Amino acid sequence: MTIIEIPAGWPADETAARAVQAELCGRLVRDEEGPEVGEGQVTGLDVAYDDEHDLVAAAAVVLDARTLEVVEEATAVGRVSFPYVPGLLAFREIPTVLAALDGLTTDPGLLVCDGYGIAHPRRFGLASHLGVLTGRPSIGVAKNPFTFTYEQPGPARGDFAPLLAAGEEVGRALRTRAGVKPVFVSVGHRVSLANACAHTLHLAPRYRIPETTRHADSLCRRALKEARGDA
DNA sequence: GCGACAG
DNA sequence: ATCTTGTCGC
Repeated sequence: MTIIEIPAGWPADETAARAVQAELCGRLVRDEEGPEVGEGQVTGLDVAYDDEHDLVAAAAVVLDARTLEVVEEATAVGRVSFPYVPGLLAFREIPTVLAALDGLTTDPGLLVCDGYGIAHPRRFGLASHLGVLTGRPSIGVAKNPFTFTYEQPGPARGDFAPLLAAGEEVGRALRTRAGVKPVFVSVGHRVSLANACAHTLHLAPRYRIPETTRHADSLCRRALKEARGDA
């Protein structure tokens, strides 16, 4: 398997990365509702790491938005392009994720990321970054509240509570399964918060985590194992 | 100044 | 993210 190159000019330190965020942040579109739930296609994205061998594997899995059946899969393997720094996760994941997206032949539709969109210290997390770079609608569905605060949502599936940053609603803690810890949904690019939550509920009919992310997670782990077998 | 912190 | 088997429970 080919190992993708880290793009020329990729930020080398935190100062450079923050400058890139500040510039791209100006291209974020927040006044669109986004795709209809259950129509077209939706694509789950995820990444797995092997710091030992300096490898990153990304997966993009396209689902039919109505049936949630897998339409197409693509993977890419690259080198670690940035250390993990809270607030700069995108710089660690994006080169390989973009390569995986490039491998698709069908329309990705809505991008569903494993992490945050505008619920971010500078309102420009992974999902927003990926949305702006691709021009596509995107949302972030995270498993942890990061630095944000929230009240426990009601116990039923679909119950939610605002995710707050200094009193501002930057996302929602959304219950996808009765009595189970909520997921944390935020807008990425070209999607409203209410629509992002509606998509998340539709994509998680049975388990806490959306089917998009579940598929992408297992696929990128498999891709990583194959990659370490080669090199 | 110190700790916490998506994946 | 990752290190990691079986096991308790619906």
